[in-house]
Amino acid sequence: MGRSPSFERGLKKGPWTSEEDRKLVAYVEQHGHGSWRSLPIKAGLQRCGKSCRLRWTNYLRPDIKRGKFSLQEEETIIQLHALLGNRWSAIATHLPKRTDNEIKNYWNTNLKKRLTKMGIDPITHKSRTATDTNLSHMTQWENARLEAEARFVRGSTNVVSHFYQRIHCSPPPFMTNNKLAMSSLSLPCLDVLKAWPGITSCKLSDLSGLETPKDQNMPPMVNLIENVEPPSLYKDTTTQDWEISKTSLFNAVESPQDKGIDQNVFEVNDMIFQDDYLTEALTNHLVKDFEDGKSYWSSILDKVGNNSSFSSVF
DNA sequence: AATATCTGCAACCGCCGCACG
DNA sequence: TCGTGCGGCGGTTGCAGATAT
Repeated sequence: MGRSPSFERGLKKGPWTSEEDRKLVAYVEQHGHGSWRSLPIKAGLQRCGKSCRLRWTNYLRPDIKRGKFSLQEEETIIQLHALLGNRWSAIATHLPKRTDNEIKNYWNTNLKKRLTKMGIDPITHKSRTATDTNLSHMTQWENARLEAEARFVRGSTNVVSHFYQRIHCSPPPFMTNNKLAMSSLSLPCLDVLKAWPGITSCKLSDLSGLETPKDQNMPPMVNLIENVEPPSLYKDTTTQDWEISKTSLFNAVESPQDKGIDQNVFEVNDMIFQDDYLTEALTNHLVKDFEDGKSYWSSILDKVGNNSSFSSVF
């Protein structure tokens, strides 16, 4: 037999009175909340523990900031929502003194409508005006990046294969290789991906003269799988960041077949943690033309090699 | 001024994962 | 391994105040 619903036990529901608030605050300040289930009786409240916890965490807690959201907070919410979806508690951890409930309400009553008015789908964060069902490679890349980021944040340990299968409806080629499959199961947080913002910030316009394998906006992918010899990744003992060397990168590019990588496939696996949250993604994409890809990467490195965020990696 | 509609948000509900016996 | 209790989370509701007609 289950627990009795609160109304069957004579517990009060609905808006809290100032007297109830005072009792709850006084009790928690003196004793801490302890077990929420037993708190109402000890505090002299005719409420269920769950109601007390909610009232405290969303309203009475002293470290809560109330009032209008700043522009910066709005931007943060939108960016994090694109990254994390409706994971309000996760989003709230990046907005000091704001509760998940408050952020959720603000999203539902303000930001969602505003994005819709701007022609942006509040769920996918994509423009509704993009009528072309064959999205540009750039959009595909960005979507893939966001999806992978979100999935990684959710704690998936097998991001590569899951994501790849969603895109291509088949396992990634390297997953057929036992050694590589094993290594991909425990991908670290790779710092490799600094390369991508380096490119995007400088620079898609600067790269306009480059020839790409398939599309001007689609950088080819490079396989940066752990355990490839020579090691393409190492951990900086000072910063504890994962790094990749330029030499290793080109070794992987020059002779992928020696490393168990399908010659016709470039992959990029990039992730970076910054300011406590994932700002870059693990991304996989198939690029058929290996030779074009190699020359393209060379061109990119020449162009953006001095860019700070890019050169810090290579 | 009266009524209808909209908006914001506190609070509730149901579900889930984890800990524990 | 299973059942139970608890805390936490996201979706939804309902009410009060604001605004429109």
